[in-house]
Amino acid sequence: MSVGIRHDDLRRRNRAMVITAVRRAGRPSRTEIAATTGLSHSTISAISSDLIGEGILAEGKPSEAGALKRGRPQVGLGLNPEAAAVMTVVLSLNFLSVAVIDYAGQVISEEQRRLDTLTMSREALIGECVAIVRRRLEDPDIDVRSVARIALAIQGITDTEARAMLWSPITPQTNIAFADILEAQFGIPATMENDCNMMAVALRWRDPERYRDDFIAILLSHGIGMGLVLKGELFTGTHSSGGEFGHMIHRPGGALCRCGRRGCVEAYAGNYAIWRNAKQLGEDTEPVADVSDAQMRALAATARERDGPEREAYRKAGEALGYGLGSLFALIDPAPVAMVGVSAAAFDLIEPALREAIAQTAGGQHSKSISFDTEPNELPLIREGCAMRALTFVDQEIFAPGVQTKAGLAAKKNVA
Amino acid sequence: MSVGIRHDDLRRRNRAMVITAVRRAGRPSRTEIAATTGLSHSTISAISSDLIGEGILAEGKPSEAGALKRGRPQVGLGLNPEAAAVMTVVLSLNFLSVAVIDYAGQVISEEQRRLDTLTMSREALIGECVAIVRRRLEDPDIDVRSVARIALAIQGITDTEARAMLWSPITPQTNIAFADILEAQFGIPATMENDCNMMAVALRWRDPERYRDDFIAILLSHGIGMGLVLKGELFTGTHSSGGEFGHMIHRPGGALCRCGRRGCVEAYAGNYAIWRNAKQLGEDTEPVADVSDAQMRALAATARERDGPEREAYRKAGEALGYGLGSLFALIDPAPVAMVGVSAAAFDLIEPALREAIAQTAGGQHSKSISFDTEPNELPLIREGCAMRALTFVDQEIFAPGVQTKAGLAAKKNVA
DNA sequence: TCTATTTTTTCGAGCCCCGAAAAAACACTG
DNA sequence: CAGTGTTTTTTCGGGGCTCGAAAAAATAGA
Repeated sequence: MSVGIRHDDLRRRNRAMVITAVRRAGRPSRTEIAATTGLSHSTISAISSDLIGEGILAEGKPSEAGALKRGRPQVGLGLNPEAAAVMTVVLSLNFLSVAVIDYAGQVISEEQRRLDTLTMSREALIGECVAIVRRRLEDPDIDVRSVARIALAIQGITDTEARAMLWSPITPQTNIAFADILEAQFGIPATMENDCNMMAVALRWRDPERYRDDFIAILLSHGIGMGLVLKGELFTGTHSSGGEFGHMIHRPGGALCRCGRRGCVEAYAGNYAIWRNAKQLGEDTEPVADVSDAQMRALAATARERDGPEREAYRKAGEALGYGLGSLFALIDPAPVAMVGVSAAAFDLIEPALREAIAQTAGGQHSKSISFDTEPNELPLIREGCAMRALTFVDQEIFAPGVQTKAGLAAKKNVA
Repeated sequence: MSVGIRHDDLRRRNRAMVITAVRRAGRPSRTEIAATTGLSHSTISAISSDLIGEGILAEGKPSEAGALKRGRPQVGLGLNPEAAAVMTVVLSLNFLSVAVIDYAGQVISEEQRRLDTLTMSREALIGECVAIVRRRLEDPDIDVRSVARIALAIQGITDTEARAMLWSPITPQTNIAFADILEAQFGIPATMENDCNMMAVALRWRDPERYRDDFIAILLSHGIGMGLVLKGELFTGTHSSGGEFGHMIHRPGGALCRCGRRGCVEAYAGNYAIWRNAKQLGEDTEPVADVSDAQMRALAATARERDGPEREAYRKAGEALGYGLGSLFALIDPAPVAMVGVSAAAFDLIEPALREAIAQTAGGQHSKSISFDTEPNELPLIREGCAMRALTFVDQEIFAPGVQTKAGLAAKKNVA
């Protein structure tokens, strides 16, 4: 059963609340924080004075510096960029991308690298990741001790504890405990996240108006992935990252999927499936390993140009996505959708069939009110989400007495 | 954003924790409560002394009265049955069932009634519900003032706020705000719940070992319903009760469903669908309004006896359920399943095709480890869940200072 | 320079939880 | 049957936390 609340948890939680409020609002005054958190001015005053003393927050000008009002001017509180840093590692098909981000969210060092992930050995793959992290940590601009957390993201399935990649389409290797490996190597806490979940996290930071409590991020790429936020929480499976929207069954016994099974949504809507249908290769044809973005854009151009197998391929993709979303909506009710990835740029070709399909389902009752947004480039989104995930983890640690970051500890020593 | 924790919330939450611990454990001693809640003995002592003073808890013998040990004997704490009472109203096809339950969970008054829900007018339906509640409240055994909450359950879709029935297969009427209506009539807080969700709640109380944090309750009845518990929480949609497993799409454009759409899981696995297939009526045939339990049992008997359309009908049901579960598991990962309702008694006929189908899906990777349990009778389960739901609501109110029940207030006055 | 206004800090009061010690309630022992 | 050991429960003092009210601080406008 859930455990009782100890008295000291109180301060810890309220510190967290204040830090979160500052991260969200940018440079709020103490008064604003008091309003958003519902805590009293005295409490906010006490907590923020602690946090400033520990080097986590710093005073500055308020966000609306121009607004000259009567009375004592508000003092803006901001995150101290030097309080800590985090590192993001994004591993996607043939591509490895790493960045170091300061506590305020600015990139301070990055590196990207092409790899042949599909053919690499387990050791080589792990080795490359460790090496690139090491190189960034050795960057003279970086204070190694300030790096408080590493967040990895990978396309594929991760475990609920965010320790390991269980399965990924970008490599034949399975069950790599990346988080444990990096922690052992560098002594920095690490987590292993699912790429689509990070997309969802990023969308929420980018546009909290639209993507607030309930929304869906769907990756339309070589494979089909999903990040789901329900009731303000990232949705995950009971054992794994879950949310394998691409492997819901669209047609029992249908087209051959990259996962080896038949009839998955992805087997109609993934790049390889659109490609296969456009080239009229037959649904039993083994999926191709990769289709370049340029090839997909060319396919979409042809489909727009003339009515032929290309257009039909996109129509089938739309149908599969529509029925899949319909089934999903039967479970969770309709919610705003963000289509991300190269095929999101061809959403005009997908949408008609998608809407038609969704109208045939229980979730489609309000078909017209379901709104879609598109974002053709997934990588920046994944990186951004990863960074925010890592930073909010640090937020959770810094305020937790006894689990101080080094920066926090150092600052505390300075005060004492 | 989530609000800060006020100082007084602490006591409120910890009181809740103690009450919950007592409800779960039966007659735990203070020491046991301290262990399960993680709070200190002194805190438990203080809180339980308050709760006893307010008439919410009562001292008694410990549950294991026989265990004579050295030392001061434990004093068992139990819920005071007279602290409050709740009422459950379960509305199902042609049947209305009401019970009054004391704070310790014992039924103290009940009434059941046959109705013709499918043809009744809106006013008649509401009228019957109000009347039956009034009759129970006028029962001389019942102290009206002690009834602290009413929980209604209905087959169909309810809203997330648990105020109204939005749609139900048992009546052509839609959007009846039963909770508001009963509150207005009797001045007792009420909620409107989905029947399958209540089944899930009941299963958790019945067998917390098996049904703990993640599990699925599927109703195999005239329609197909689902109650889902994920990460220890009842899963609901963003706007409605959600979890409309029966209306996930099994075959796009397939068999005609009672909901008017095509290819839903229910259109293959609901009683009417099994009936339709067994009678070889064709998938476009309008679903029959009702099939009696006896008819379904006869159908199952025939299917067990000989290989014919009856057996094939169950096979098709199994297939639809299997692919549906496969898609569900792709989203949430596999979890224990309880099959409830009359067709659960025919699960032997359903299971082979179900397992075969599920093995074709992403969720079926661990097909053998997915375990099914069956419970042919849904009504007792729904009633029980409803009662527990209402009682835990009361638990949440009694401990919230300022929202005392009448019983709580009276007891407090006596003390003062 | 003074006043009105708004933000921020200070201070005492009131709660709450915890650990340690005391009290209570029994079984066992000789 | 009184004394001893054991376990549960209560009591008590200490340390923290949040809150409201009042004071202090910082500025625009008169």
